[in-house]
Amino acid sequence: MTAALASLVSPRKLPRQRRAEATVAAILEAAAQLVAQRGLAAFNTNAVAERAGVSIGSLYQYFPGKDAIMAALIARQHARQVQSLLDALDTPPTAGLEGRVRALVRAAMHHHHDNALLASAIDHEEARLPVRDVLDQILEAAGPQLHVLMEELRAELPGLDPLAALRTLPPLLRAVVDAWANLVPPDLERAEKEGVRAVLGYLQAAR
Amino acid sequence: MTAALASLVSPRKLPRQRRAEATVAAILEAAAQLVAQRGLAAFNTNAVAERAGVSIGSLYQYFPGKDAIMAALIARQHARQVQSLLDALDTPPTAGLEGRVRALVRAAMHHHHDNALLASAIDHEEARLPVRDVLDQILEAAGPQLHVLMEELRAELPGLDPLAALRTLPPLLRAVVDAWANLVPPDLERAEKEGVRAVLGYLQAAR
DNA sequence: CATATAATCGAGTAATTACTCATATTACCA
DNA sequence: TGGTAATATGAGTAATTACTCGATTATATG
Repeated sequence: MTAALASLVSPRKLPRQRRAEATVAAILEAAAQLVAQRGLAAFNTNAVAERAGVSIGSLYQYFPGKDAIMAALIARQHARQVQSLLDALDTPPTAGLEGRVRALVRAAMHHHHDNALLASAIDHEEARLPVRDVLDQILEAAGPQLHVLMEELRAELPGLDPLAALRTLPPLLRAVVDAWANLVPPDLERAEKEGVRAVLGYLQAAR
Repeated sequence: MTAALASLVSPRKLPRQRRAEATVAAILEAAAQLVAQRGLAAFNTNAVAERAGVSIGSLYQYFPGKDAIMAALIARQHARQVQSLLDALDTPPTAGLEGRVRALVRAAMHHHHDNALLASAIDHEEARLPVRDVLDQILEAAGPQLHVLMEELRAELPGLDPLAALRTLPPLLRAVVDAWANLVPPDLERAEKEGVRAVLGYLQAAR
């Protein structure tokens, strides 16, 4: 069962030459762009291959099926999201907690415009595909880096569980930014204000 | 353009007899179940008609296309979500703010199990379909009821904008519950704890 | 009861889509 | 340089899907 699921999702063949790696990368990038720009419904293997500038046959050399492309895309985006969160928090300590949180929220808003559709698609597909182990690994890998960061903030944030925060904050922040930035017209000022309120409120919540 | 979009989404014909209303309701319920149980990919018009126990022809009597079904579903779920939020907050005042928030989080978790896939699908489709006006109407309609509620809490929550909270909190809460309840195995205790922390933190955030 | 209107039915169609496979091209190495 | 393994190609296919339309059945009304 697990093996059957894994075979849906694990690569069919590993790229052994440079151009093969480029092909795989192009496929993932094309998939990301399609979903981000035109939604899940536009995500089909023929369109991905065409946008990647690669034949449909090459696509199936490296991915056993459509779901495997989505699974790889999910892993890629999660790793990027966690990293950008850590980067944003890694501002000069002089900025203080609120300054850091504001940087975090701004980073989320910056990403939002290009990636809102992609992020929501990933949310949906995660529930269906056997990718949770991979995502947990990504989360745990960020543990040490996060811990150093949290040391600096420990005084201001007693009783905060850093790993729990790392699981809670990215979806939380994305949801809030989404709620305000997806309006027509988008209310970006409000999005920032509400994002800061939500994140700071969570971090500083009295126990 | 707006008219073209509206025609994708507004009903083709209004039901004038009881059985026609039942047909429309069955179609929406079937669509909701399909998405909730098997994801967006399983949402196709033939499957919806079959599960609704209705012919494909009848489906197209009332909906001009697949997107119109999704749009109607989005409106239905939003109205329900806002109402359940208001209901959950409408606990005896003796419960205090934290008690009310806990009731709110529990309600969200209860809904989560059946509706996580549906909710994330709606998130994604909202961005593509012209439904924002309808959703804003739903939000505004809840204004008065919410205001009464907020009167009672005003002392505890100075400087909170109730309408902003109504836009921010549902997605925020859903995201946090999602993040913890979608694990295998789900960590429901943690989901509740994190949900309460996030909502209470947002509400009580120092300005 | 008769007639009109509303509702339902479902086989059929044109278009789309996931995926295969036989063939051709490119890179590597003895 | 020749051989071979890796990579790329894309026309083709079986399956799925959104939607139409002509015919049938149910309901309301006078």
